[in-house]
This record gives sequence, structure tokens and C-alpha cells, in this order.
Amino acid sequence: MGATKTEHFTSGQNQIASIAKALGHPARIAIIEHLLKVNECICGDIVNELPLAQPTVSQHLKELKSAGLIKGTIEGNAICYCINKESIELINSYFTGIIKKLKESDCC
Amino acid sequence: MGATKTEHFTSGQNQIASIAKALGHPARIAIIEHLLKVNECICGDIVNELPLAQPTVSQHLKELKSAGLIKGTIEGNAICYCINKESIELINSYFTGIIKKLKESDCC
DNA sequence: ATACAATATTGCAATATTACGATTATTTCT
DNA sequence: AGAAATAATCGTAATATTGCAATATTGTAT
Repeated sequence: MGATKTEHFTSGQNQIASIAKALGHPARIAIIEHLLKVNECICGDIVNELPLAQPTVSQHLKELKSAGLIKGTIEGNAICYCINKESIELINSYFTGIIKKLKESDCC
Repeated sequence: MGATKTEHFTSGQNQIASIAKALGHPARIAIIEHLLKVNECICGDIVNELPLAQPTVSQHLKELKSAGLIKGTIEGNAICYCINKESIELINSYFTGIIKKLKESDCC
């Protein structure tokens, strides 16, 4: 045990969970917020910004990228990272949908 | 190593991350979606709904509750769970804010 | 009180995550 | 070509998460 039973859940549930999971670490929230502030930047800038070593930042970037939250394009010997707007819109509309359904009734 | 360096990040970043983290598992998304469908229910209903044992469901409920995503009120010998609208609204407005800022500029 | 029903807690094994030093590509600039 | 800059990957230690059987707790009914 210890492994998540992904196969028992719908692909929609797994997709939302994987985006949320990628955002479930303060360093990755900090990366998103930094990208939001500067629009786009390279890994080294984030290493300077955060109290984490370069391999750690690189690993966090990889997770954000594989969840579709950021994009990276090669620019010379550096890689330019930026937020992938679509993924934020996807999860935002998921929550908006929840709120809409919640408005209809009250709870305990 | 292995432990998240929460102390290096802002309380806002930690709060968003902890809500996102709680939603970062398909079983917990499934619980939220079930609660959304039935408005409120007891732990046993969720155990019947999900392919997980009772202690596992109980643990997931605990994590959702400690992240503030659900509320539980004692009703006899059962506990009635429901979604805490405020927490969903909080994370939703966080993403809405990101999208607004993203609209202003384009990226790589 | 006793039995039952609903959940929480404990303890543990399997697996995943976090963090980083060391190393390895890859590109750019002399 | 050689040095510098940038970032990914490898290996590994520390810690956290997931899942469940067994047990404990709490309230309800008989």
C-alpha cells in the first residue's frame, strides 16, 4: 500500500486532483506567484527568489510542467518558463461550478 | 530532508497550498463531488460510494476537515458532513485573481 | 447494563515526496 | 577547442502519504 488507487476514480477526478496536487506545495505556489509578477523567467531567477537549491527548484518546475500548469520554451541556453493560462482556467471553472451548485442549498 | 520548508514561505502561500494539497487526491475529489450531489451525508455513505475501507475514508475526511474544506456536525451517533462553502470560495477567488492578472499580458 | 451502529484511532507496511550534493548535457562566448 | 552559464538528471537520506486490519470510542436502543 501507499500508492494511490487512481484506477478506481474517473479521469476527471484524477485530472483535477493532479492539478491540485501540483499546487499543494508552498514552493510551487511561490513559483506561480513569481511567474505572475514577472510574466516569464528562467529557472535561475526562481532559484535566486526561493530559499531552495537549484535541483529542488528544477524538480518543482518539472512537476508544475507535467501537471500542465506552466510551459517552458528554450531560449538560448536558458529555458523560459511561464504560466499556462488554460490550466488555471480549467481548475477555476471547476471551482466556480462547485460554488454554483452549492448556492442552491444549505447544509448542516 | 523530506520535510517541506513551510517556514520559508508566506502564510498566504501555505494556506493556498494546504487547501490545494487536501484536494490533491482523487478520493478526496470524489468525496467533495459526492457531498455536492447529496448536499450532506455521513461517513458510512461515502464508504459505500468509494472503493476504500472505512478507516481510509475516515482519514481522508479528517484531512479535508483540517484543511477547512468540509464541516462535520454530530447527529446522534453519526456525523453529518458537508462542504464548507467559504473554503471553496477562497481558493476560487485566488484563481480568479490569477486569471485577471494573466489577462494583461501574454507569454512565451 | 448489554448489544449495536457509526466513526475515530492505532499501528504498520508499501510507496511517494522533498531536498540537495554531485554529475551530466547543452548552449554561448571567448 | 576550452571555459562559462544554465538547467536537467542521478543517487540518496529524511520524511510524508496511502491504505487497511484491528481496536477503541461514542451514542442509541433494547
